[in-house]
This record gives sequence, structure tokens and C-alpha cells, in this order.
Amino acid sequence: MRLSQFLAKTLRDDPAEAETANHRLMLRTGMIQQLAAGVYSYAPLALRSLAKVEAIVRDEMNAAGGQEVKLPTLQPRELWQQTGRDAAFGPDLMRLKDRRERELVIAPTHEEAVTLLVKQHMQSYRDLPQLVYQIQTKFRDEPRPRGGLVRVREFDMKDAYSFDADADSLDETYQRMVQAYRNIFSRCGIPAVMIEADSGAIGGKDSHEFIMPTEIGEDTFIQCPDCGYAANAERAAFQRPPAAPGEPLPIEDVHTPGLKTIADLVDFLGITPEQTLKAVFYVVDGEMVFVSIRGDLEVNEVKLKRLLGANELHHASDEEVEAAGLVAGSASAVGLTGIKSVADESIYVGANFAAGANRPDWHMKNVNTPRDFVPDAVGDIALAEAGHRCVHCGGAFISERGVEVGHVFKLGTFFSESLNATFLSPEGSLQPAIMGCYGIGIGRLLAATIEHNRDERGMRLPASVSPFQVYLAALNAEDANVAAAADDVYRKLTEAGFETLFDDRAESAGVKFNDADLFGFPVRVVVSPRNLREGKAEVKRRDADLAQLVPLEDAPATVAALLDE
RNA sequence: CGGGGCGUAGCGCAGCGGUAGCGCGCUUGGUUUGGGACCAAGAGGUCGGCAGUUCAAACCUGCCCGCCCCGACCA
Repeated sequence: MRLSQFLAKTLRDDPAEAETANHRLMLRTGMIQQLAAGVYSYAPLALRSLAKVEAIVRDEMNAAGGQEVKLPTLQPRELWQQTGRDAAFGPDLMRLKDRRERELVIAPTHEEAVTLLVKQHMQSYRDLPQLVYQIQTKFRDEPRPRGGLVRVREFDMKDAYSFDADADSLDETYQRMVQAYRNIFSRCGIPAVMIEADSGAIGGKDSHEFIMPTEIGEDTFIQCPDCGYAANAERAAFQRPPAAPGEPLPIEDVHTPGLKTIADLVDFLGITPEQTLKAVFYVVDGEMVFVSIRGDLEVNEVKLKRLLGANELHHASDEEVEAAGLVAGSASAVGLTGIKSVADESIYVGANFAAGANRPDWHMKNVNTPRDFVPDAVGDIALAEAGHRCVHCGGAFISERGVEVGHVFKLGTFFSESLNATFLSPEGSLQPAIMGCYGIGIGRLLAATIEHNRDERGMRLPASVSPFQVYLAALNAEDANVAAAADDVYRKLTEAGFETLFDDRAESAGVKFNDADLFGFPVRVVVSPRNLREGKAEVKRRDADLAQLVPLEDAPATVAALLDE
């Protein structure tokens, strides 16, 4: 491809709206153009890279035994009502009506459709296992798209779905997909760590996310450097930090004028946060819930949701707190009636806590559980943070940010049961298939790849996903000798099978070198009057400091060698 | 949805009552020529939209729309 004719114009200034490096680079190279919030057009340069990412994904999916399918974007809303996901998705699900007022949805994911498709071909256990996948556009009306291609409303996703006859078989499928994912990320040139993830309201037990560590990531995950345990912060289990034990003492009221926060209380009483109980109020599926947790910890809303099996939850507003008769700043579950009470297991670690007295300006000392209150539910609902101790080995957690580039998920039988996708077992009974699902956002993966493979001059994409292998520049292209020689090199490179972007523009050397670095293809070849006198071309890797001079006719071989490094 | 910010030329921005500017990019001509060259002449704008105030609105007021960031949210 000749750059003079290619649909690609680079920008010299960074576009104002881009905050992250990958977004800036994609805009400056002209790869993408924003059409609306979270909606992008893809120029040829981007499409070439996306196609390569897709090819890698296809290759690994096929190797893992996947069969490619294509499921519809437009689906009847009724189908989503049948599985309850019309309600579960809420406003993220795009809905519309056809000319006959029939209600449709634009699919954000495809469990329903794939279950119906596979169901038709699955009658016996002999038909299992099955693994199907597609690469297709998803629509999700995200509340806040952000970060270029990292979170968008319309995006291409590889989604795979497995159907197994039993749990052991699903385990095998799952492991095969995990390995395929590791291969995919490695081939795209990014490090990805597999972490335990929340499995959400629907479905089964196991769920893992693949996270590329980066400070621009939306997700926080914790890792144990000692035993390798890694989990999303919204999921991570940890040991509650110890607190002084002791014989329960009688409750004692303390006048605490104006004290509202744990920090206030700690200062006033001269104690530590582990010696206090904190009260947090949530409205969970419309019902007020009183949450107790030790003062040194924070409530993790995802864990809370899971403990209560809830769909929706939010912090109670001041009005809601007041209406429930609770005293914000001086509340405790002691003597609480008529309101659901839940607690983190940390309330059992330690003794003689300071807590609210349920009247303004008063707290209590020496609150003990279960002596003074027994919550309706107790579980792990605390947020794991750096420094907390690993449940497996006691190591001190470290915390990092990252971008979720893939997830694998054991769905269980939720969809096969609600859509009646059953098979006949060897014993002759009808069984629902045990499902798994596996997703990779193609555009997000490209964004992550760019974020990780770049320097201050531009991208440094691995050959596996670079739009082109070679950037060929003719300096002083209006010089007939240079033009002819560069043309010849271009022809030879192309014949040798290298995807070459030939910069035949009438631009100065500086412009071409800067664009070459910005595009960041793995190898750069330069034909110029200076070196043409010796019959030579310059060949350089994007990540090398120095170039080598080789005879013009050796350029393809040198390129091949450099690409192999 | 809560909070903050921004919409003026393809990109980055200035102008903040007197009728449109700068840099980059673009066009033409000339001079240059190995890391974003120089000179000259040009092209390009319903100043996000609608209403209002005013002799006069990019600028003031109101409403709306769009976009960005933080948070909430995100099987």
C-alpha cells in the first residue's frame, strides 16, 4: 500500500479528549474516529490490526476445538424475558420495536441464542461436549463509556460457549479455554494475569478474569506475592486483621458530642479502628439493610450483593436513612428491630468494640457479638486491600490496577434449564447441559496491546498484530533514481510476502521518520540518495537504536531476519 | 444518575458586547532536503442548537443537545 493513497492522515498534536496513551496513539495515527460516546469508526489501519487479533483468536479457538458460528444481533425481547435477563440487564440492554410494534433487543451477549442453536443439535450425551464461538458486534448501553476503545457501547467480541454433560467434562473444557486465552494474550504481546473473579448474580461457581496490569485500568486486583493467589478486589478473600481479644465487659454509654466518623471516635476514645464497629446503610432491591463491619474495613458492595443474592443495591440516601429511623453517625445493630441486619465476619474478630448508641451524640463501649446483637446474615463482605493477609498463606497482598482483557466463566445450568436445553444421559434421563462462556473484547485487546507496546515516539506493535510489517520510506521521493529504487524495493518486499506501507509522499525526512515511529511497524526500510549512491538501503527495527545498511537487493532477506528476531 | 469541565477552521487553541483570529495541517509557486524546513500567495468558519436581552451577541440570559473527566453503575 502506498501511503500517498492510503486512508490515513496522522496528527501532529494530541487530540484533547484522549487521556490514555493507547487512545492518543489511535487518534493520532487516524486509526479510529469517534462518532458518538462509546461509538467508533475504524479506518483501514485499525481494521488491519483488528483482523490480525481476530485471526489469532480464531486460530486458538479452533485449536481448542471450537466451531465458529454467527448468532443474530437482533433478537426478540420475549426470549430475554424468558430467562429473566430483560430485567437483570436493565438499561444496559438496548431495546427497540419493529414496524409491527414487536419488541426486540440488540444483543449485548448471546447465551440465549447460542443455547437455542446448540439445543437443536444436542439430543444425546454422545453429542457432547460442544464448544462454539463467534466474533461479532455487541451492543451495551454503558452508563459511561470511557478510555477510547477500552469501554465502548458497540464493540466486537469473541464469545465462546461450551456445553458439557457433567462437571468433570466442563472442568476439562474450562482448562482448555484457559490455555487458549494464555496463548492469545501472549501472541498479542501482552502480559495477562489470571485472577479469580466475581461470578455475578447468574450462574455458577468458577469465574476468572484475565487482566493486563496497567495504571490506566478500571479494575483493581490483589495478588499474594508468596503463594500467587490473585483475585479481583471485589472478590478477594483475606484474613481479618487481628484485634485485641478480651473478656466481654458491660456496655457503657459514652457522651460523644458531634462525633460522626470512625476517625472521630478513635481520636476521642484513644483506641484503634479495629476496636470499633462501623454501620453502613444500603437499600438492597428496595429494602433497607443495616450493614455492620469492623471500623478498619470497608464494605465491598459486590460481595454484599452476592451474600444477599441481590440484583440492585445502592447506598441509602440521607432521606432513606432518616425514614428508616436510623441515626447516621451514631448507629449500631444493638437493639435493632424491623430492619434486616447483615455483618462482615470481622465483627467476631476482637472484643469490646465501640459502636453507635442509636441516639445522636452518644456511643457505646464494650459492644460484643453475639452477646449484644446477632445479625440476620454474616459473611465476607469486606473489601480486600493492599497489606491484608492472604487466606491461603498469610502473605501480604499487593494491589494493582488493570484492564480486563478476557474472562472465562462456568455458567452452570441456568440457561439450559430456563431454555430447556437437555440431552439424554446414558442412564436414559433428561439432563440440562452444563455451560461455560468465554469472552474477549477484540478492540479492548488491541487497546491493551497498544498501551503495553509503545514508547514516547509512538507504537511498537509486535508483528503479530501490527497493521503492516514494514514501513518503507523514500527520502527525496521526487528524485527519479530514488523513486525508481524505492519502487523496486517495494515490489520485492511485497513479492516476498511482507505487508509493506510505502511512504511515497513528498514529505521531508523528519516527517517520514516521525510517522514511521508513530505507526511503529516492526521494521523500517529507508531508500535515500545518500545510500543509493552505494546501492544500499537502510533497515532498522522499530525497537533498535541503530540501523544497518544493506545492498538494495538484500532488503527483503534482512527484513525477514529482523522480523524473526 | 451525582459532581466537575468543555463545545470557535481538519487538529490544538485565543478572543468574552462593535460583526472572526493564531499555530499546525491543507492548496499553488519557488528555494531546501537524513529526525516534524523556509519564503510568498491562497483556500477553509450557520463561533453546538433554539429562544431572549441589546442599535449591535462567538461574547450576556434561559432552555436544549453533544462530548470529556471523577464517582455510582458495569451476569
